[in-house]
Amino acid sequence: MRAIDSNKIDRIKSETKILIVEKGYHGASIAEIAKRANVSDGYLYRHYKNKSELVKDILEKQLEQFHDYIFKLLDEKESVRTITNDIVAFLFDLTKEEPHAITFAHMLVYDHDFKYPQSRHDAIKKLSEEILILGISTGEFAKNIREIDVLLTILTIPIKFIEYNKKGYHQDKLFDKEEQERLVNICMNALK
Amino acid sequence: MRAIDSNKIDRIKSETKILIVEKGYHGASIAEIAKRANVSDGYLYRHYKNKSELVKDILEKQLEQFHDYIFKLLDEKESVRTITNDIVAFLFDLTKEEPHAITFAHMLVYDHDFKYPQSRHDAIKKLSEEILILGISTGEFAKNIREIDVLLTILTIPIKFIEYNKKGYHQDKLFDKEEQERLVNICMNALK
Amino acid sequence: MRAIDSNKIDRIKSETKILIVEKGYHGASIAEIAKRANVSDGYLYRHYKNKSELVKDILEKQLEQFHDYIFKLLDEKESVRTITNDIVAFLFDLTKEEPHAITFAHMLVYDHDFKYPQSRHDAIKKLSEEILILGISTGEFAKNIREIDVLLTILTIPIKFIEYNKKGYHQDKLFDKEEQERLVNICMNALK
Amino acid sequence: MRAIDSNKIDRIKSETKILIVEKGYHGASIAEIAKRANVSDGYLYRHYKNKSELVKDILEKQLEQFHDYIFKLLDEKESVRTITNDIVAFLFDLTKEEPHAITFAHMLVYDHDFKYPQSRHDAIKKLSEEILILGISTGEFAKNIREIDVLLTILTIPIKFIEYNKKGYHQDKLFDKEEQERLVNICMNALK
DNA sequence: GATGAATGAGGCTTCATTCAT
DNA sequence: AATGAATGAAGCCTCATTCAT
Repeated sequence: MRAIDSNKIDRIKSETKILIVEKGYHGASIAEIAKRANVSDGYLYRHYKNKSELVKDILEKQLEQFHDYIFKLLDEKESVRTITNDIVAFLFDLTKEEPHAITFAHMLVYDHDFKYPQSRHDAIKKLSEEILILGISTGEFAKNIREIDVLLTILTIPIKFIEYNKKGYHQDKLFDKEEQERLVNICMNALK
Repeated sequence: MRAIDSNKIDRIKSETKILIVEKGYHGASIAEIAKRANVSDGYLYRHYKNKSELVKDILEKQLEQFHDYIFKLLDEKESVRTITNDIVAFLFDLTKEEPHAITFAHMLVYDHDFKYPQSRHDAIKKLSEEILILGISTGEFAKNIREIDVLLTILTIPIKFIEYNKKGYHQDKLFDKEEQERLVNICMNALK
Repeated sequence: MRAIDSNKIDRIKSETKILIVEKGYHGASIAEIAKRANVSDGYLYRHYKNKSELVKDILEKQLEQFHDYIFKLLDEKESVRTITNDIVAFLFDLTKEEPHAITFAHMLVYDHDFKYPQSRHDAIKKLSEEILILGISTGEFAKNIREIDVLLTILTIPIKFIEYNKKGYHQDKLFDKEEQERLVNICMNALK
Repeated sequence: MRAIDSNKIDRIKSETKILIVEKGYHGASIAEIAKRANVSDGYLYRHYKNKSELVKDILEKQLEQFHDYIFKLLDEKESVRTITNDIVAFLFDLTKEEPHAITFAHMLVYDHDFKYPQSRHDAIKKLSEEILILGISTGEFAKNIREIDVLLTILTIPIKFIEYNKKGYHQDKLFDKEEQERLVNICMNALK
C-alpha cells in the first residue's frame, strides 16, 4: 500500500484507522501513526489542526460515504425492503474489504476526546425520516412506526450484527447471502 | 480507630460514572474524580488496584445486575414477550433513576484501555441461548432465528433506544408505557 | 520467631532487617514491615520519629555490637594477629546466624535516605588508631603503616570477603577455619 | 530541522552523577536532574527508556572503562606489581578529574532499585582470574592465593582507600605518589 | 515545504505519616 | 495504649504539539 500510494495524507489516514482499531483513540499516538505512515510527526500538523481533527475527518468521510449511499438508494428505489437489502449488502462488502471499518466507527462514536460531527447526526435523522415516509407510503411499515424505530432496526441491526460477529458471538456463517436475507427479514418484520 | 467510610466509596463510584459519561474514560482523571467525591487522590488506591479496576468493578456490577435480572425472568416467565416487556421496563426504570447508567456502559465497551470482562461476554451468550430456546418452544420465534438475532433485538434494541433518545433522536415521548409496548412489539415481530 | 518473641518492637526490628535486605531501604515499606511484624502501621510511630530513625537504630546497634567487641579484644589481647583472628571468627559466626546482617549494613551505608551515625564513624576511627598503635608496638606492622591501612585491611577485607561470597564470587569453601586462617594471613601480611 | 544537542545529554549525565552522589538514587529525582541540566523533564525519555536505564548506562560505561583499562594492562604488562601500580594511578587520576566517580559507583552497587549489570560481574571475575594466573606464574603470589583474594586486595583496597578518604578518615596526604606506593605495597604484601 | 528535536502539562500511582477513634 | 483509615506531596512517565532549521 505504501509503495503504491505515494500520497502522504492517504497513508496517514490509512494507518490512523488501523492503529485506532488496534489500540483505541488514545493508544494511537501521533508518533506511531507518523512512523507507520513514513512521515514526520510535524507533517501531520500542516494539514490538520490536531489529532482530533484528523480522526474526525476520517470518520466523517466514512460515514458520509455510507449515508450518501443510502440517500442515493432512496432516490432510486421504491421499497424499503430493497433499500434494506442494499444496505446490508453494502455493509457486508465493506467489511470484507476493510474488516475494521465498522469497528473504527464504533470506537469513536463513544469516545469523548473528539466531538461527533453534527452533520452526521443530521444526516441520520434525515435518512430515518425519509425511510419512514417511504415505508408508510408503501405499506411496509405499521402506522405507529416512528423515525427512531427505523434507526433502531434498518440502520442499527446490520451494523451491530457485524460487530457482534467480530466480537465472537455467532460465527458459523460469515456474511453470506443467507445471513443477509435473514437480517433483512428481521428488520422488515420488526417494522411491519 | 476510624471505621471505613463507605459513603466515600459510594461517592467515588458515583462521581466516576458521571465523569466518565461527561468526558470518557481518559477524560475522567483520578484527580477530578477524587476532588468531586471530596476524597484524597490516594484514597482510591486503598480500595482499588488502579483506575481500570475501579471502573471495571462499577461496570461489572451494573451489567451483572442486569444479566441476573434476566436470568431470574427466564426462571419465572413462560413467554419471551413477557420477558422482553420486563427487560424494557427494567431499563426504562434504571434510566429514570440513573440517567447515565446505559451511556456509561456503552462508553466502556469500546474503550481499549480496559478489558471488557469475559464473564459478561459469557453471560450474554448464555442469555441469548436460553431466550432462543424458550422462543422456539413457545412458537414465538420463527424456525430460522438464531442466538445472534435475539442479541440484536431483545438485548440491543431497548438499550439503543434509550441511547438514541439521550443523543437527541426522537424526544417527544419519554420512556412511558406506550413506548415500552411499541418496543416490545418491534422486538417480537422481528423474530416472528 | 513471632510466637516466641511477643515483643512488638523486636518483631518490627527483625522484619525491617529482612525486608531491607530483600528490597532495599525504599522497597521496604512501613506498611509491609508492620504487616509482617503483625503490628499496626501507626504503632511504629509511637516508638520512632520516622522510618529513618527506626532503621538507624537497628544499624547503629548492630555496628555498636561489632565495634564494642573489637574494643573488648583490644583490652584483652596483646597481638593484632589474635585480634584479627577473632574479628574474622566473629563475622563468620554472625553470618552463619544472621546471613543478611552484613548485607544489611552495606545497603545502608551508601543510602542517602538516612544519615550514617557520627558515633560509628568516630568509633571506627578510634579502633583503627588503637590497632595501629598495638601493631607498631608489637612489631607486627611496618613503620609506614597508618590508620587508614588498618581500616582498609583488618576492618574491610573480612567484611568484603563475606559480601563477595554472597554475591557469587568464589563459592567453593564457606566460612571455615581454613578460609579464616587465609584471610588473617592476608591482612597481617598486608601490614607487615 | 534541529540537530540533536549532544551537550544536553552530557549535561544530563553529569548532573545525574552529581545528584546521585548528593542524594542517592532515590533522592535524585528526574525533575531536579532535568532542572539542573537545563532541559525539560520529558527530554530524558527521548534517549532513555526510564530513570534506571539512564543511570545504568552511566555506571556501566564508567565500570567498562575501568575494566577495559585493566584488561589492556594484562595484555601489556608482565608483573602484577606494575599492573597494581597502574590501577592505583588510574583511580587517583580519575578521582582528581571526577571526584564523585567512585562514590557514584558505590552508591549504586548496593541499591536494589536497579540491577547491577551482569556483564560487569563477569568482567570482574575474569579480571581476578587472569591476575591470579599472572601472579602465580611470576611468583608474586603465594600458592594458596585465590581469585577472591585478588578481588579483595588489588581491586578493592584502592577503591576503598579513595572512598574512606572522601568520608574523612585520614586526610593528611591526598592521592600522591607516596600514598600510591604504599597502597601497592600493601596489596602486593597481602598476596605474597 | 518538511522535519524531528524538544517541550511541559498533566496523568497515574506510591507510601510515609497523621490522627480520630 | 493501639489502630488503621485517610491524606497528599512527590515521583515517574507519556505524548500532543511547537518551532528552529
